[in-house]
Amino acid sequence: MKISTKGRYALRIMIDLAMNAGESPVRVKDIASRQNISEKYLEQIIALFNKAGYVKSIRGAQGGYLLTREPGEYTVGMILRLAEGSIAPVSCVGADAESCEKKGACVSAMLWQKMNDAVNDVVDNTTLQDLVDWQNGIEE
Amino acid sequence: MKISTKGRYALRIMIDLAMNAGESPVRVKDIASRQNISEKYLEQIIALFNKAGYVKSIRGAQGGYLLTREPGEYTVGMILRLAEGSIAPVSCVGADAESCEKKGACVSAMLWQKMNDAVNDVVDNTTLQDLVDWQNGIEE
DNA sequence: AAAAAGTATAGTGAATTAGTAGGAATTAAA
DNA sequence: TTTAATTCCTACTAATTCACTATACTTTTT
Repeated sequence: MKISTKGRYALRIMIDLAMNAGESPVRVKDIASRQNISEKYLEQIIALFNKAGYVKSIRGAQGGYLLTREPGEYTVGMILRLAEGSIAPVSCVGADAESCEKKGACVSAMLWQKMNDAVNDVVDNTTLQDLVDWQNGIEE
Repeated sequence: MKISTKGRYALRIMIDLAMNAGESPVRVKDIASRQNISEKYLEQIIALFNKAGYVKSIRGAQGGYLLTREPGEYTVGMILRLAEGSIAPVSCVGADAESCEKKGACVSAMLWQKMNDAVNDVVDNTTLQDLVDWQNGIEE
Protein backbone atom coordinates (compact mmCIF):
# COMPACT_ATOMS: atom_id res chain seq x y z
CA MET A 1 0.00 0.00 0.00
CA LYS A 2 2.96 2.24 -0.64
CA ILE A 3 3.65 5.01 -3.11
CA SER A 4 6.86 3.96 -4.86
CA THR A 5 9.99 6.07 -5.02
CA LYS A 6 9.11 6.80 -8.61
CA GLY A 7 5.89 8.50 -7.55
CA ARG A 8 7.56 10.34 -4.70
CA TYR A 9 10.39 11.49 -6.94
CA ALA A 10 7.90 12.57 -9.59
CA LEU A 11 6.18 14.86 -7.14
CA ARG A 12 9.44 16.36 -5.92
CA ILE A 13 10.58 16.92 -9.49
CA MET A 14 7.42 18.82 -10.32
CA ILE A 15 7.64 20.86 -7.12
CA ASP A 16 11.24 21.66 -7.98
CA LEU A 17 10.28 22.77 -11.49
CA ALA A 18 7.50 24.94 -10.11
CA MET A 19 9.71 26.58 -7.52
CA ASN A 20 12.65 27.16 -9.85
CA ALA A 21 10.67 28.37 -12.82
CA GLY A 22 12.13 31.41 -14.49
CA GLU A 23 13.24 32.54 -17.91
CA SER A 24 15.74 29.79 -18.48
CA PRO A 25 14.86 26.12 -18.43
CA VAL A 26 15.75 23.97 -15.45
CA ARG A 27 18.46 21.35 -15.98
CA VAL A 28 18.11 17.72 -14.91
CA LYS A 29 21.51 18.02 -13.28
CA ASP A 30 20.29 20.81 -11.02
CA ILE A 31 17.05 19.10 -10.06
CA ALA A 32 19.00 15.93 -9.34
CA SER A 33 21.46 17.64 -7.05
CA ARG A 34 18.82 19.70 -5.24
CA GLN A 35 16.53 16.71 -4.79
CA ASN A 36 19.29 14.15 -4.32
CA ILE A 37 17.97 11.85 -7.01
CA SER A 38 20.10 9.94 -9.53
CA GLU A 39 20.34 11.96 -12.78
CA LYS A 40 19.71 8.97 -14.96
CA TYR A 41 16.67 7.81 -13.04
CA LEU A 42 15.35 11.34 -12.97
CA GLU A 43 15.67 11.53 -16.77
CA GLN A 44 13.41 8.52 -17.12
CA ILE A 45 10.77 9.99 -14.86
CA ILE A 46 10.77 13.41 -16.44
CA ALA A 47 10.55 11.77 -19.87
CA LEU A 48 7.09 10.54 -18.86
CA PHE A 49 6.01 14.08 -18.12
CA ASN A 50 7.48 15.26 -21.37
CA LYS A 51 5.57 12.67 -23.40
CA ALA A 52 2.38 13.56 -21.57
CA GLY A 53 2.95 17.23 -22.36
CA TYR A 54 3.13 18.21 -18.69
CA VAL A 55 6.58 19.68 -19.25
CA LYS A 56 8.41 21.01 -22.28
CA SER A 57 12.02 20.14 -23.03
CA ILE A 58 14.67 22.33 -24.60
CA ARG A 59 17.51 20.28 -26.01
CA GLY A 60 21.15 21.09 -26.36
CA ALA A 61 23.41 23.31 -24.33
CA GLN A 62 21.55 25.68 -22.00
CA GLY A 63 18.59 23.36 -22.36
CA GLY A 64 16.39 21.88 -19.70
CA TYR A 65 12.76 21.58 -18.78
CA LEU A 66 9.88 23.96 -18.16
CA LEU A 67 6.32 23.44 -16.95
CA THR A 68 3.77 23.92 -19.71
CA ARG A 69 1.02 25.17 -17.42
CA GLU A 70 0.54 27.11 -14.25
CA PRO A 71 1.26 25.10 -11.08
CA GLY A 72 -2.38 25.45 -10.09
CA GLU A 73 -3.38 23.48 -13.16
CA TYR A 74 -1.61 20.28 -12.12
CA THR A 75 -3.26 18.12 -9.51
CA VAL A 76 -1.24 15.73 -7.41
CA GLY A 77 -3.46 12.99 -8.80
CA MET A 78 -2.38 13.74 -12.37
CA ILE A 79 1.26 13.56 -11.36
CA LEU A 80 1.02 10.41 -9.28
CA ARG A 81 -1.08 8.53 -11.81
CA LEU A 82 1.38 9.30 -14.56
CA ALA A 83 4.31 8.08 -12.50
CA GLU A 84 2.66 5.18 -10.70
CA GLY A 85 0.06 4.05 -13.16
CA SER A 86 -3.21 3.57 -11.29
CA ILE A 87 -3.21 4.55 -7.64
CA ALA A 88 -6.33 2.52 -6.84
CA PRO A 89 -5.90 0.11 -3.90
CA VAL A 90 -6.88 -2.91 -6.00
CA SER A 91 -7.08 -3.47 -9.74
CA CYS A 92 -10.86 -3.92 -9.78
CA VAL A 93 -11.75 -0.34 -8.81
CA GLY A 94 -10.94 3.03 -10.28
CA ALA A 95 -10.79 4.49 -13.74
CA ASP A 96 -9.02 1.65 -15.49
CA ALA A 97 -10.74 -1.06 -13.44
CA GLU A 98 -10.28 -4.63 -14.53
CA SER A 99 -13.59 -6.40 -14.45
CA CYS A 100 -13.96 -9.34 -12.12
CA GLU A 101 -16.32 -12.29 -12.40
CA LYS A 102 -17.75 -11.58 -8.95
CA LYS A 103 -18.43 -7.90 -9.64
CA GLY A 104 -21.58 -6.92 -7.81
CA ALA A 105 -21.43 -9.75 -5.26
CA CYS A 106 -18.09 -8.72 -3.79
CA VAL A 107 -18.27 -6.88 -0.49
CA SER A 108 -14.56 -6.23 -0.50
CA ALA A 109 -15.00 -4.26 -3.69
CA MET A 110 -17.34 -1.88 -1.88
CA LEU A 111 -14.66 -1.26 0.68
CA TRP A 112 -11.91 -0.75 -1.90
CA GLN A 113 -14.16 1.67 -3.71
CA LYS A 114 -14.54 3.73 -0.55
CA MET A 115 -10.80 3.74 -0.03
CA ASN A 116 -10.25 4.75 -3.63
CA ASP A 117 -12.74 7.59 -3.33
CA ALA A 118 -11.09 8.82 -0.15
CA VAL A 119 -7.63 8.88 -1.72
CA ASN A 120 -8.85 10.50 -4.91
CA ASP A 121 -10.59 13.18 -2.91
CA VAL A 122 -7.21 14.19 -1.52
CA VAL A 123 -5.02 13.91 -4.61
CA ASP A 124 -7.50 15.41 -7.05
CA ASN A 125 -8.12 18.41 -4.83
CA THR A 126 -4.50 19.29 -4.15
CA THR A 127 -2.53 21.12 -6.80
CA LEU A 128 1.13 21.71 -7.34
CA GLN A 129 0.46 25.32 -6.37
CA ASP A 130 -0.86 24.15 -3.01
CA LEU A 131 2.37 22.28 -2.40
CA VAL A 132 4.44 25.30 -3.37
CA ASP A 133 2.38 27.48 -1.03
CA TRP A 134 2.89 25.03 1.79
CA GLN A 135 6.59 25.03 1.11
CA ASN A 136 6.75 28.82 1.16
CA GLY A 137 4.80 28.80 4.39
CA ILE A 138 7.33 26.47 5.97
CA GLU A 139 10.30 28.56 4.93
CA GLU A 140 9.07 31.71 6.59
CA MET B 1 -0.24 1.79 -4.11
CA LYS B 2 -1.88 -1.60 -4.00
CA ILE B 3 -3.24 -3.76 -1.23
CA SER B 4 -1.45 -7.10 -1.68
CA THR B 5 -3.19 -10.43 -2.06
CA LYS B 6 -2.20 -11.15 1.51
CA GLY B 7 -4.28 -8.24 2.74
CA ARG B 8 -7.18 -9.07 0.47
CA TYR B 9 -7.09 -12.73 1.49
CA ALA B 10 -6.89 -11.72 5.13
CA LEU B 11 -10.10 -9.76 4.84
CA ARG B 12 -11.89 -12.58 3.04
CA ILE B 13 -10.71 -15.09 5.64
CA MET B 14 -12.11 -12.98 8.45
CA ILE B 15 -15.38 -12.45 6.60
CA ASP B 16 -15.58 -16.19 6.04
CA LEU B 17 -14.97 -16.89 9.72
CA ALA B 18 -17.62 -14.37 10.71
CA MET B 19 -20.20 -15.76 8.31
CA ASN B 20 -19.52 -19.40 9.13
CA ALA B 21 -19.28 -19.03 12.88
CA GLY B 22 -21.16 -21.68 14.83
CA GLU B 23 -20.53 -24.18 17.57
CA SER B 24 -17.74 -26.02 15.83
CA PRO B 25 -14.52 -24.38 14.68
CA VAL B 26 -13.97 -23.59 11.02
CA ARG B 27 -11.33 -25.64 9.23
CA VAL B 28 -8.60 -24.11 7.06
CA LYS B 29 -9.52 -26.59 4.36
CA ASP B 30 -13.08 -25.31 4.22
CA ILE B 31 -12.14 -21.65 4.16
CA ALA B 32 -9.59 -22.41 1.47
CA SER B 33 -12.08 -24.15 -0.77
CA ARG B 34 -14.83 -21.57 -0.26
CA GLN B 35 -12.47 -18.67 -0.83
CA ASN B 36 -10.32 -20.37 -3.43
CA ILE B 37 -7.07 -19.67 -1.61
CA SER B 38 -4.13 -22.08 -1.27
CA GLU B 39 -4.42 -23.96 2.04
CA LYS B 40 -0.80 -23.50 2.94
CA TYR B 41 -0.77 -19.80 2.21
CA LEU B 42 -4.00 -19.39 4.13
CA GLU B 43 -2.43 -21.14 7.12
CA GLN B 44 0.34 -18.57 7.18
CA ILE B 45 -2.07 -15.69 7.11
CA ILE B 46 -4.39 -17.07 9.74
CA ALA B 47 -1.34 -17.80 11.93
CA LEU B 48 -0.81 -14.04 12.13
CA PHE B 49 -4.32 -13.58 13.44
CA ASN B 50 -3.83 -16.41 15.88
CA LYS B 51 -0.67 -14.86 17.31
CA ALA B 52 -2.40 -11.53 17.60
CA GLY B 53 -5.29 -13.16 19.47
CA TYR B 54 -7.84 -12.16 16.84
CA VAL B 55 -8.76 -15.80 16.35
CA LYS B 56 -8.46 -18.87 18.55
CA SER B 57 -7.19 -22.18 17.24
CA ILE B 58 -8.30 -25.64 18.26
CA ARG B 59 -5.73 -28.24 17.33
CA GLY B 60 -6.17 -31.83 16.32
CA ALA B 61 -9.02 -33.63 14.61
CA GLN B 62 -12.25 -31.63 14.51
CA GLY B 63 -10.16 -28.55 15.18
CA GLY B 64 -10.13 -25.27 13.36
CA TYR B 65 -10.43 -21.57 14.07
CA LEU B 66 -12.93 -19.31 15.76
CA LEU B 67 -13.17 -15.56 16.12
CA THR B 68 -12.42 -14.41 19.67
CA ARG B 69 -14.67 -11.36 19.53
CA GLU B 70 -17.87 -10.18 17.94
CA PRO B 71 -17.50 -9.16 14.27
CA GLY B 72 -18.39 -5.59 15.21
CA GLU B 73 -15.26 -5.41 17.34
CA TYR B 74 -12.84 -5.89 14.45
CA THR B 75 -12.18 -2.94 12.21
CA VAL B 76 -10.95 -3.42 8.67
CA GLY B 77 -7.94 -1.34 9.67
CA MET B 78 -6.94 -3.84 12.36
CA ILE B 79 -7.14 -6.68 9.88
CA LEU B 80 -5.31 -4.96 7.04
CA ARG B 81 -2.54 -3.62 9.26
CA LEU B 82 -1.89 -7.04 10.70
CA ALA B 83 -1.69 -8.64 7.25
CA GLU B 84 0.04 -5.82 5.36
CA GLY B 85 2.13 -4.23 8.03
CA SER B 86 1.56 -0.50 7.83
CA ILE B 87 -0.96 0.70 5.29
CA ALA B 88 0.44 4.24 5.24
CA PRO B 89 1.31 5.51 1.74
CA VAL B 90 4.92 6.21 2.71
CA SER B 91 7.08 5.03 5.59
CA CYS B 92 7.43 8.47 7.15
CA VAL B 93 3.79 8.89 8.16
CA GLY B 94 1.44 6.87 10.31
CA ALA B 95 1.69 5.05 13.60
CA ASP B 96 5.05 3.39 13.08
CA ALA B 97 6.52 6.33 11.15
CA GLU B 98 10.21 6.25 10.41
CA SER B 99 11.70 9.61 11.14
CA CYS B 100 13.28 11.52 8.31
CA GLU B 101 15.97 14.17 8.48
CA LYS B 102 13.78 16.67 6.64
CA LYS B 103 10.78 16.15 8.94
CA GLY B 104 8.99 19.47 9.27
CA ALA B 105 10.37 20.98 6.06
CA CYS B 106 8.86 18.35 3.78
CA VAL B 107 5.72 19.40 1.93
CA SER B 108 5.29 15.96 0.48
CA ALA B 109 4.92 14.65 4.01
CA MET B 110 1.93 16.93 4.53
CA LEU B 111 0.28 15.41 1.49
CA TRP B 112 1.05 11.83 2.53
CA GLN B 113 -0.37 12.60 5.94
CA LYS B 114 -3.63 13.74 4.37
CA MET B 115 -3.78 10.62 2.27
CA ASN B 116 -3.08 8.50 5.31
CA ASP B 117 -5.80 10.22 7.29
CA ALA B 118 -8.30 9.72 4.48
CA VAL B 119 -7.56 6.01 4.23
CA ASN B 120 -7.62 5.51 7.97
CA ASP B 121 -10.95 7.25 8.19
CA VAL B 122 -12.41 4.56 5.95
CA VAL B 123 -10.71 1.47 7.36
CA ASP B 124 -11.00 2.40 11.01
CA ASN B 125 -14.70 3.15 10.69
CA THR B 126 -15.69 -0.03 8.90
CA THR B 127 -16.04 -3.23 10.92
CA LEU B 128 -16.22 -6.86 9.96
CA GLN B 129 -19.88 -6.70 10.91
CA ASP B 130 -20.43 -3.97 8.33
CA LEU B 131 -18.94 -6.21 5.66
CA VAL B 132 -21.12 -9.13 6.74
CA ASP B 133 -24.18 -6.89 6.64
CA TRP B 134 -23.28 -5.71 3.15
CA GLN B 135 -22.86 -9.30 2.07
CA ASN B 136 -26.25 -10.27 3.48
CA GLY B 137 -27.78 -7.28 1.76
CA ILE B 138 -26.35 -8.38 -1.55
CA GLU B 139 -27.59 -11.94 -1.20
CA GLU B 140 -31.19 -10.98 -0.71
C1' DA C 1 -2.56 -46.55 16.75
C1' DA C 2 -4.22 -43.87 13.06
C1' DA C 3 -6.16 -39.90 11.20
C1' DA C 4 -7.18 -35.12 11.32
C1' DA C 5 -6.11 -31.05 12.33
C1' DG C 6 -2.90 -26.85 13.36
C1' DT C 7 2.49 -25.11 13.83
C1' DA C 8 6.95 -23.77 12.24
C1' DT C 9 10.19 -22.53 9.10
C1' DA C 10 12.79 -22.75 5.00
C1' DG C 11 12.97 -22.57 0.08
C1' DT C 12 11.69 -20.83 -4.62
C1' DG C 13 10.06 -18.83 -9.11
C1' DA C 14 8.14 -14.75 -10.95
C1' DA C 15 7.48 -10.13 -11.00
C1' DT C 16 8.49 -5.52 -9.83
C1' DT C 17 11.39 -1.85 -8.39
C1' DA C 18 15.00 1.13 -8.61
C1' DG C 19 18.22 2.07 -10.59
C1' DT C 20 22.97 1.88 -14.22
C1' DA C 21 25.15 2.27 -18.51
C1' DG C 22 26.33 3.89 -22.88
C1' DG C 23 25.82 6.44 -26.47
C1' DA C 24 23.04 9.16 -30.16
C1' DA C 25 20.89 13.49 -31.27
C1' DT C 26 20.54 18.38 -30.70
C1' DT C 27 21.82 23.07 -29.71
C1' DA C 28 24.44 27.13 -27.89
C1' DA C 29 28.57 29.26 -27.43
C1' DA C 30 33.50 29.90 -28.31
C1' DT D 1 33.26 25.03 -37.30
C1' DT D 2 34.38 22.82 -33.42
C1' DT D 3 33.42 21.85 -28.66
C1' DA D 4 30.80 21.38 -24.73
C1' DA D 5 26.46 20.94 -22.74
C1' DT D 6 22.35 19.02 -22.66
C1' DT D 7 18.25 16.00 -23.66
C1' DC D 8 16.77 11.40 -25.75
C1' DC D 9 16.66 6.47 -26.29
C1' DT D 10 17.03 1.87 -25.03
C1' DA D 11 18.95 -2.00 -22.99
C1' DC D 12 20.66 -4.16 -18.97
C1' DT D 13 20.90 -5.51 -14.01
C1' DA D 14 20.96 -5.92 -8.90
C1' DA D 15 17.93 -6.12 -5.18
C1' DT D 16 13.67 -6.73 -3.22
C1' DT D 17 9.12 -8.32 -2.61
C1' DC D 18 5.35 -11.36 -3.48
C1' DA D 19 2.92 -15.41 -3.52
C1' DC D 20 3.24 -19.27 -2.82
C1' DT D 21 5.31 -24.52 -2.06
C1' DA D 22 7.51 -27.99 0.66
C1' DT D 23 8.74 -30.57 4.56
C1' DA D 24 8.54 -32.01 8.91
C1' DC D 25 6.47 -31.76 13.42
C1' DT D 26 2.94 -31.39 17.35
C1' DT D 27 -1.55 -31.96 19.27
C1' DT D 28 -6.02 -34.03 19.73
C1' DT D 29 -9.83 -37.05 18.63
C1' DT D 30 -11.62 -41.44 17.41
